[in-house]
Amino acid sequence: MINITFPDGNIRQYAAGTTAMEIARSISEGLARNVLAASVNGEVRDLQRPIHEDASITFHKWEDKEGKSTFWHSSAHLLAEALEALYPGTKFGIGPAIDNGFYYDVDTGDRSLTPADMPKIEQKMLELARNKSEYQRREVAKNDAIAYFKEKGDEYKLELLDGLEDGTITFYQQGEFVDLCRGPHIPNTEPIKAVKVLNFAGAYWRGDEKRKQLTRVYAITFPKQKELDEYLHMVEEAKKRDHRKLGQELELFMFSEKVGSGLPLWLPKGTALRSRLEDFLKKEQIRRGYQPVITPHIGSKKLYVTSGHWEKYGKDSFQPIFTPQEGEEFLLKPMNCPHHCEIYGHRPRSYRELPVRIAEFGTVYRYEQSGELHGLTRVRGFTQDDAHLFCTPEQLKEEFLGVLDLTRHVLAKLGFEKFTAQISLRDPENKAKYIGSDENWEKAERAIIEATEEVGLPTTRELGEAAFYGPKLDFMVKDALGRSWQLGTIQVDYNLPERFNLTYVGADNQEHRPVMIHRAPFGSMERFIGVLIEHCAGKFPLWLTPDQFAILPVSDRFVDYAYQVKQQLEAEELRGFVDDRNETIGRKIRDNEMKRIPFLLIVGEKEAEAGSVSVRRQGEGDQGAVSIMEFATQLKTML
RNA sequence: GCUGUUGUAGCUCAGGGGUAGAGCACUUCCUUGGUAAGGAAGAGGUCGUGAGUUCAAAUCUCAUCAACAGCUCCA
Repeated sequence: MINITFPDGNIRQYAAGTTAMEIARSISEGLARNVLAASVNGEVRDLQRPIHEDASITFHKWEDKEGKSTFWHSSAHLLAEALEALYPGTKFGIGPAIDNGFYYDVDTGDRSLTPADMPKIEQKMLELARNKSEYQRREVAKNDAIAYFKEKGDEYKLELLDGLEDGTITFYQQGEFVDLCRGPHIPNTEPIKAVKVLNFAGAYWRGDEKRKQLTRVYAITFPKQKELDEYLHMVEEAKKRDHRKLGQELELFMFSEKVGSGLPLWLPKGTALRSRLEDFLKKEQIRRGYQPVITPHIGSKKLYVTSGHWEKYGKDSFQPIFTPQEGEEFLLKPMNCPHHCEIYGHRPRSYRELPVRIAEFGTVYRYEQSGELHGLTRVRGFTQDDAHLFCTPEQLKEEFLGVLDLTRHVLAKLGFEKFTAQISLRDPENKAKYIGSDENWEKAERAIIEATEEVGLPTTRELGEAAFYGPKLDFMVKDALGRSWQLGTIQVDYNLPERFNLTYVGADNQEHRPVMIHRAPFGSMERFIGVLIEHCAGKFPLWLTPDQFAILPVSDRFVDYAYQVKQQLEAEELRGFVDDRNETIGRKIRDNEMKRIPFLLIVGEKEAEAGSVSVRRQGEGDQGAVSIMEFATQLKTML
C-alpha cells in the first residue's frame, strides 16, 4: 500500500501502482470526469501513470493553469494529427502550449497554408477529437526513436532527439499520430470540443534566423463551445481597446515618421493625463522622503564605462555623439542610475542621513530593434518614474518593504487589482552575463526573497531574467481582460555602488559601502499609460481623465450660460469644456460620448433659468437635472 | 535585426499603365435644436520616399523609410 497526501493534508492509502485517475474516481465521479492531469510530488503527470510510492497529489482541472496547459499541449498533438491527415508529408518541429492556446511549428514543404485552410483544419481536429483517441505514453529506446523518425523523414524530430539521453525518451500516440514528447497529456481527445485556428506565422527553426523558416500554426481549444465564443469575444474587445487606436481617437499621443519611429509625441490631452499621473506619484514620493533631482539627457561615455553599461550594451545602443572641437564622446542616457550615483557621491555621506532616496522622472533613450517597436509599450525614448535608494545593508529590508508598499499603493490607485510579482534571478549557468561577486548576488537575491515572503506577496521565480547588475522584482499586472503586463520593477544592487566607489561613514567612523535599490512603480510612463488605456478602455479614472465634463448647450442661445457653468466648475477645481459648435444636441452627445467624457452637462432654457445642469453619465444616459454646485459636490466625492 | 503583409485626403478605406474616388472629419451658409449622426455647398492628395522600365508610372521592377503580424532581443 502507498500513502497519498491530498492538498488539504488528508492522507489515504491505495494499492501500489494505482493511477491518479483511479484515485480521482475514488474521491468522486465528478472529479474523475473533470480532471485533466495531476501533480504527483510537484511534477505534472498523466492521469494514467501508475504511482508506486508514497506521494502528494494535486488534481488539475480546466480551471487550473496546469490543467489548461496540459489540455492545450494535447490539443497541439491533435492539431499535428489533423495536419498530417490533411497534408501528408508535413514535418513537425515543436508544439507547446502557450498562455492562450498552443502552436505547432510545421514544415509543409512546397505547400503553404492560407486562411482557407483554417476551417479545414478545425473540422479535421473536431472529427479526430470525436474518436476519443487515448493519448498513449510509451518509453522508447533512443535508437528506436531515431529509426522511427528516419523512416518518417522528419529531420526536426531527429535533431531534437540528438539532444536527448537514452532512457528518458517517451512517445505519445493518439489515433494514427505518434510524437516525441515528454508529456503530460490528458487521457483522451474527447474533452476537446471547440477549436479555432488563429493564425499562421513564420518562425525560424529553433529561433535561429539562419535556419529554415517553419510555419507556426497558432490555435486554441476549449472544452465547451461557449468558452471559445467568450474567448473570441475577448479578443475582439482587446482590439477595440488597443491603445494605439484609442491614443489616436482620443488624441493622446502620436508618432511622426519625420521625428522617428519609437519616439512618441504627447498631444495636449495625453500630456494632461500623464502630468496628473506624475504629480500623483511625485506627491506620494515626497511624503515618503524622496528627494527629486534633475539630470541631463546625455552623459559622458566615461560615466557608462564606469557603470558597466558601455561594455554591456554599448554596441547595441544609440552610438556616442561627439563634440565638434574636442571629439569628446557623449551618450544619450539609457539609465538614470549612473547620474544618481554621482549625485550620491558628490560629498561624503554619514550613516545618519541614510537612506538617501533620489527620485527623477528621467527620460532615457534606448536603441530597440526596429521590429520590436510597438505603440507606447515599446519605444526608443521614454520616461521612467525612477528613483535610487542608497541605504545601509541593515536598512535594506525596510527600504525594500517601503518600495513594495508604494508600488502596491500605486497599482491600487490606478485600478490594477490583480498582479503577481516575478523574482528575476541570475542564470547560475551563465554567470558571465552579470557583473559583481557571487556573494553580493546572493545577498541581493536573498533580500528580495525574504522581503516578498515577509509581506506574503505571491511570487514566481525566473532564472536568467535578472538585470546584469542585480536581481529584480518585476510586477506582472493583470488588466481588465486578464492579460499580463510587466510594469513596475524593484532591483537590489550591490554592484553599482562599488563601481562608483560610493561610501558612507558609519558610527564606527569607518567607510562602508551602501546598498542601492533601483525602483520604478510605473516602470515607464509610456508603457504604463499604454497599458492603462487598454485596462480601462479609454475611460480613465475621474481624477486622471483629461476632461471630466463637457457642457453641451442645447442651442447657441445658451452658450453664455454654458460658459458660466464652466467658470463655476473650474472655481471648484474641476475641468472640462463647452462644446459650442453649431450642432444639434443629439450630435454633441454622440461625439462627446465617443470621446469618453465622463459627464455631459446639457444646458438649455430650463437649466439656464434654474441655474442647473442636466447630467448625463458616459455610457449610462440621462441622470436628471441638479444645481451646478450639487453637481460639483457630487463629482468631487467621486474623485 | 530577420520573414511576411501593407503604405492613396486629417481618419477609415475603394480603385488602378493614359496625371484620382467614397464615407466621416474640415470650411462656409441655412437651421436654433432637449439626450448617440439636421440640411446644402465648398475646400483638401505631385497615391510614403528615391531610382529604373515605358511614348506614358499613383499603377510594373528595385532600393529605402514607416506601420502591422510573427521570430529573435530588452539596462
